[in-house]
Amino acid sequence: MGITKTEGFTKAQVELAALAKALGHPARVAILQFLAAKKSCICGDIVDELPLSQSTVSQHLKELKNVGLIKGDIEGPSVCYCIDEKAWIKAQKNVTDLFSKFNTCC
Amino acid sequence: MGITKTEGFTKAQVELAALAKALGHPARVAILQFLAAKKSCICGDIVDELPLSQSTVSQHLKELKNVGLIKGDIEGPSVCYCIDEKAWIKAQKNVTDLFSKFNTCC
DNA sequence: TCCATTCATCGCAATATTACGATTAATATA
DNA sequence: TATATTAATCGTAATATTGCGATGAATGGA
Repeated sequence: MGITKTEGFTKAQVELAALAKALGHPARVAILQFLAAKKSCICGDIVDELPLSQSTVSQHLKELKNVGLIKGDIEGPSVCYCIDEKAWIKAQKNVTDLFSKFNTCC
Repeated sequence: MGITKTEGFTKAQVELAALAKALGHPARVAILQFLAAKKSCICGDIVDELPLSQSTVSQHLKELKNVGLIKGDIEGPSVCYCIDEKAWIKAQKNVTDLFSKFNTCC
């Protein structure tokens, strides 16, 4: 059905999955790396960096914004996208937690 | 078009995105947490834990196997799924790297 | 004011994902 | 051998994602 069931999972599981899903595309990984490296904040510069059309990049930016990882501020004619530090730290913690809890098996 | 462009991105970006995509569903997060906690390795126990049908869970297990995070060993009639330690550590490193490189912006 | 620039959104097409029941294959057990 | 158990796979339906061109809205400059 293409629709993801969320009942029966914890809120933390659903949120972590949503975060991971947002990272689940090379373009969005590249965008975050670009912003984290602070090469530029300007949307147009991001578009120039990626092998995708402006409208497609805009959609990817929207997804990252929806999950809260970035925010966009209008700077005159252009838009400055930035990583949301609070969400970034939280995401880092959640992901780190997932990977740190590991006991060898079988 | 539903198809993800990979040309123009680095191999690392494509791989990290593939990993994140595999984590991008609550069921797969839950499966990994369950295995990491080593509550059990048996496929049937995972199915019992999740609010999804056996065939759906089997598909999620397959995706995690495809990305290399887990492996399945046949144990008589049942199958023992385990986290692949090597892939797990590598994934941890890649994710940690992404989140560690961050300079405050604007 | 008129125009260029910037970026979001719409509409579409192609493909992917999610979910489930039914079936199948393999193994154990009676 | 016949049967039950386990888990993968098939087939199908519904929905989501990806990508792009075209269009729109907003801003700044000539």
